[in-house]
Amino acid sequence: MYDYIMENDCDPIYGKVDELLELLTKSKGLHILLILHKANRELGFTDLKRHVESASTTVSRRLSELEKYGLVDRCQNQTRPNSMSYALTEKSKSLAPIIQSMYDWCKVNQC
Amino acid sequence: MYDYIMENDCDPIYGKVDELLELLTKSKGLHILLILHKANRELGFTDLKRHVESASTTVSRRLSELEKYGLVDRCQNQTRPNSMSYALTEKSKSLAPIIQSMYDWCKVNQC
DNA sequence: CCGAATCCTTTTTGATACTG
DNA sequence: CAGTATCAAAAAGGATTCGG
Repeated sequence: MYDYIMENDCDPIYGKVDELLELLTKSKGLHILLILHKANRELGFTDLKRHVESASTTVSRRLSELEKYGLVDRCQNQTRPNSMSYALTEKSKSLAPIIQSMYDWCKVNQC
Repeated sequence: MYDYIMENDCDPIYGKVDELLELLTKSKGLHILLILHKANRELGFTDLKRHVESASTTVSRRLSELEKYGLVDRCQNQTRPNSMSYALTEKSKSLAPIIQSMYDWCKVNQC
């Protein structure tokens, strides 16, 4: 087993990991992904906003960032013109179960 | 299956989950837990500081918070008097694999 | 060396107002 | 309604300092 803990320098992968974590860990970042995962379908802005209970500014910003990192797809809402829908990407679909297990852990441990 | 997404009110568990996530997602929060997990033994302040590459102020604050939430144990260092060691608690031991999988996901997806 | 207190800078958030 | 711009407040981070 690679006992990297004994190394003096930091595992270089951490830089990139931290970069993503900085995004995911901003307010409602993980939450938005989890909501989309559980919904298992596209959701509109207002739906998301209601579920995460945050200011529209925050939801808007977070969605932009998530989209930029390829974790959320923004697509035309089929039913409502002039509005968008948001969904997980292939990339974030594989992350969602991990987030889910984190929430589950929180539940069980009653934090 | 409980389709909570259709509910108007927010799942009440989210308040508590978010509270924990706010802690875990502060700078180096997850990182510290992962380092302790991989080390699989107590680590001193300086060891931790070096591995997460952050200011002592930040490491100190994070450790205090993690301890307060029962995610880190602070105990007397056996070899060096006047200094502490830090280790995972039973509680955080069960969380560590989840954090690990998040890091692994980041690695694979090259974020 | 270990780690916390102070103090200052940067980042993030959210209320409000605004546009299509 | 669906977002975005602006701006003020709050939160978080880090350099320095200081005491064991």
